[in-house]
Amino acid sequence: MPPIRNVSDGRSFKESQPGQYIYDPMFCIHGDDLEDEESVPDISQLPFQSYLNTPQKNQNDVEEVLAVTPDDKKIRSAGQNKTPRTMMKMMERHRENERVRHHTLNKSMKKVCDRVPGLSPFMKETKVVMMQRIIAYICYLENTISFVCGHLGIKQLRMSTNFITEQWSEPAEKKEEVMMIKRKVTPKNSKKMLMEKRRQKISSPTIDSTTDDLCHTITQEMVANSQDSQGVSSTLKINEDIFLDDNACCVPEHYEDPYLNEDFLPSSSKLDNFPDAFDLMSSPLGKIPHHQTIDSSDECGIREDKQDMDICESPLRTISPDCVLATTLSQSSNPPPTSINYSITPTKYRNKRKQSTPQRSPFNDISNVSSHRSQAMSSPSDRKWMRTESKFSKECPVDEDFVSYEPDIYRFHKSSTSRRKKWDIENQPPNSHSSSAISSVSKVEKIDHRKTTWMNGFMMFSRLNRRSFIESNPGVHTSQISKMMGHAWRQMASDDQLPYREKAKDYASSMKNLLCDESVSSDDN
DNA sequence: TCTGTAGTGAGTCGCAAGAT
DNA sequence: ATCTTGCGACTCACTACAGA
Repeated sequence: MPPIRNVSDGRSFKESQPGQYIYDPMFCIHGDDLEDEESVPDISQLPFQSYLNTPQKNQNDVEEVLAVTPDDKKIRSAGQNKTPRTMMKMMERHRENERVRHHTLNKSMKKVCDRVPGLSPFMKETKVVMMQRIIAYICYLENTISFVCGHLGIKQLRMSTNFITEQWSEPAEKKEEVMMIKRKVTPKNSKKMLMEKRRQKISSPTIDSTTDDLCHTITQEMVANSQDSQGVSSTLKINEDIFLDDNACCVPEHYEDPYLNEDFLPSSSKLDNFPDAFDLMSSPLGKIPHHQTIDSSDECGIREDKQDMDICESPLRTISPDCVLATTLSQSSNPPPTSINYSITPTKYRNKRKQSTPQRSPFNDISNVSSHRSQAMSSPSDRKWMRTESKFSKECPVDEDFVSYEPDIYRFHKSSTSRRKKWDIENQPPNSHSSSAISSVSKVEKIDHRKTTWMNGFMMFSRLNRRSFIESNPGVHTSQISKMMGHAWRQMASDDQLPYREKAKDYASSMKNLLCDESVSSDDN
C-alpha cells in the first residue's frame, strides 16, 4: 500500500488500520523518493470520516517506534507531557509545512512573472524587481484601457487595482509641495550623485542557483529561436515588443524626480520607494509630451557585471528597476529604440553563487556546527565560522529584572522576546543593567510593529465556525475539531476564504491602531 | 588582498483563537 | 497541552563590491 499523498499541500498519510489514515511526517521528508508518483491517490478521495475521525491514539505505531526513554519520563513527570521526540516530530511537521508553503509561494510568483513580459534572460530578477515588473505591466494595461475608453467615449472605468487611480489623483506640483513639507529636501547639486547611488543600489548583480535553471532554459530556447539571426525581441510576441521596446527604455525629458532624497533611496523591502514609477505611468499612452529614447545600455540602466565577465563572452547584464518601471507608451511618431543584439552563448553563463542550499534542520544543526567548526580550524580563510563559534560560546551574566521586563505591548500579544533581542540583552555589559538603561529600552520597545501576527484568515475562520463544528460533532476533542477545520479550510476555494482574510486584516489593523492610541496616551501621561 | 557591508533566497520559529 | 493555518520576524549562507 503506497502512502497517501495530499496533492494540495504535499503532505503524506499512511494507513494505520484498514480505512484509517494518519499523518506521517517521515513520508513528507522523503516523499520525493517515491518512484511512482501517479500511483499515489489524492487524500481528497478518501472517505472524509475515516481521516477525520482517526483517533489520536491510533498513532501507536509511531509511538512504539519512538520509545520513551528515562529522560523523557523525567520531563513528563516534571509536568511537560510532550516528550522531546514528540516535540521534534511536531517541529519537523511544522517545518515541512512551511517549506511547502514557501515553495508554493515562489512557484506562484514565478507563474505570474512568466505571464508578464519584460523578463530578461540575461539578468537575475529578484523578487522585488519581479513585483515591480508585475505592477508596471498592470499599470500599462490600465493606462491602455483608460486610453481606449477615453477615445471610444466610454465612461472611465475605475480599475480594481487602484495602482494608478490612487497615485495619480494629486498633481505633481502639489505632491512635491507636500513632500517638501514632510521631508527634508535634498540639495539639487547632490541629486545626480544620489541618482547614481540609487541606480547602483537597485541592481543586485548576484545570480542565484534557484533561478539558474530558468535562465538557462530560456537562453537555450532563445538560441533555438534566434537561428535566423534575430535579436532578443524576436522571440517575443508583438504586443510584448510594444511594452518592452517602446516603454521600458523611455523616460520623459527633463523629468525631475520629486522623491529623490535620502528617505526614498530604495531598500530591498520597500516597494514604495519607487513612486516615480507611478508618475511616469500616470500619463496614459503618450500624454507626456516628449520622450527620450535611450539607446546605449548604460543610459537605460543596464550595467555590466565586471566580475562575471571573465567567463562570459557577452557581458552578464542586470537591469535597473528604473528601466523596468517606466512604462509610458511612446507616440508612434517616435522612432523605436535600437534594440540591443546579444550574442548568446548559454554554456558560458555560470553561477558564481552557491549551487545548492544545504538543509538547515535542527537535526543537522549540531552536526553542522561541529563540522563547520572543524572547517574553521582547518581553513583560516573561513573566519565567518570562527565568529559564529564565538557567538555560540559567549556567556554573559544576565540581569533577571532586565530580562523579565514586559512592555505594555504584550498585554495583547504575549510573544516572547525575539532571539536577537534576547542575545543582545544577554550580552549587555553588566554595568548597563542600570535602571536608566531599563527605562530607555522600555521607551523604545513600547510599540513593536513587528508583532503583527494578530490574526490570519484561518484563525478568523476558526473563531467564527468553531462552535458550529463542535455542535455538529458532539464529544469530539478540540484537537480533532481543529483538524476538521483545517481540512475544511484547505478544501475551501480561495474566493470563499477571502471574506475571512479580509476580516482578519481588519481585526489586525484595528488592534494595531488600538495599541498605537494606547501607547500615545500613556506617553502623554 | 583583506575586511566590512548590503542585499538576497531559503529555511525556521513563534504566535494568534478556542474548547476540552 | 492539544491541534489547525498563515504570516511576520528572524537566522543563515552566500555574493558582490567598495575601501583600506
